[in-house]
Amino acid sequence: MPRASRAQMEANRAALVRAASALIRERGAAGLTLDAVAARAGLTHGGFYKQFASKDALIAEAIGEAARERREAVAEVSAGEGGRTALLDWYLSAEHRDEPASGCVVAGLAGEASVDPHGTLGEGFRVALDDLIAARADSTGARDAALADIALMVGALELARATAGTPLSDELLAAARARLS
Amino acid sequence: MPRASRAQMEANRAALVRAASALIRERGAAGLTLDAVAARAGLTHGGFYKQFASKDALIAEAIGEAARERREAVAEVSAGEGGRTALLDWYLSAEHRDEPASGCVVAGLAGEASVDPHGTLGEGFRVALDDLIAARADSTGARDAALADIALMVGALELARATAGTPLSDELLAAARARLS
DNA sequence: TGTACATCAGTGAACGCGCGTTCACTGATGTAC
DNA sequence: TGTACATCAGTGAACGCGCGTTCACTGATGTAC
Repeated sequence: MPRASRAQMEANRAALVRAASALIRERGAAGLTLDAVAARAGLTHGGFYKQFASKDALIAEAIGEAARERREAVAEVSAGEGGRTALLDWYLSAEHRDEPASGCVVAGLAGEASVDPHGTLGEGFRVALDDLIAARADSTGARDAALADIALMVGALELARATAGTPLSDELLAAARARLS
Repeated sequence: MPRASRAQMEANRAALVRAASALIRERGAAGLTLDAVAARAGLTHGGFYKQFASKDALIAEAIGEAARERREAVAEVSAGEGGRTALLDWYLSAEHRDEPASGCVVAGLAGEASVDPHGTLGEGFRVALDDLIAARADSTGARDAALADIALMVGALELARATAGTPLSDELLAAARARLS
């Protein structure tokens, strides 16, 4: 498949970013391989450097893409009928726990960002976190409360994922929902 | 340095476990290299397999060791003069944020455990988490409240580490302390 | 308590595999006329 | 609107490095007498 058209090339690039965005939330940046990204986008890894300067550059874009998707998801959920607790119900749901690839990037990358706060990953993470905090603060008014809310949501989701398949996992989500509503 | 004495060998083994226990909390299991562990214990990596069956076996022991250290730290803090909030003050302190190597293993490994809940790491993590939850539930009485407390503590500490060096980091710790006291 | 010898913890080098990165090649795309 | 040709996105193989694992070797330890 030589020389894709310019339109095809742009589509391929976008597919690579979307694939990386999903995989990075599912497996982390350390667990991300270019081979897996390319395969998920229906390509081979050889042409990768025609599109990106490095794996790091892809990671930066992938985090941005994930943050964008999260923003849309939050907006969609908040605009729905669930009212005040709709965001919490989504964030602390079993579905969100079980599908990190399409879930919140802050929850997906918090662990890695805490180990390596500087560098590309940490930088992208902080932008996404600031954004999430702002969204919560907008809806609740008080910034301090928003900070504690986000910490609880992220912590509960992460621990629920770490205990997936055990009764404790559901208990954690329920306890966090109870605390926040 | 050929053929260490039996006592020396046991001391070396313990040193390897302690080194791994610190490094795993600081860099995660994925970031753990046998070379770094051996160097920290004052050894070379070549003799590693005389002591452990695999890197995985070391990880299992290292998590157990970290959980043991955490239990002692919690007991020490709780026995001090700080009273009811002593545990929170320690957990959500700048020192704890800045020294993951000697800190809570649950906070250190939550991210990795959430990506890979099965396998050695996830298993060891869950044991440590159960233990931390039990400790908190003992002191507060209600298990549901303890779950939410732990989720908030872990989430806040992790986010504070991810934002280390920015004002947001201290704000997160303060907001979590305020919420819990 | 000595002495001879087998054991084996630790060393340093080597092996193998995974993965990021590079490269020669292909042939459709895009452009100049 | 055709035609000739240069460009270059994607392919598949190869390179290099890091790191888990293995191995031949060393010489002090531990044991049998």
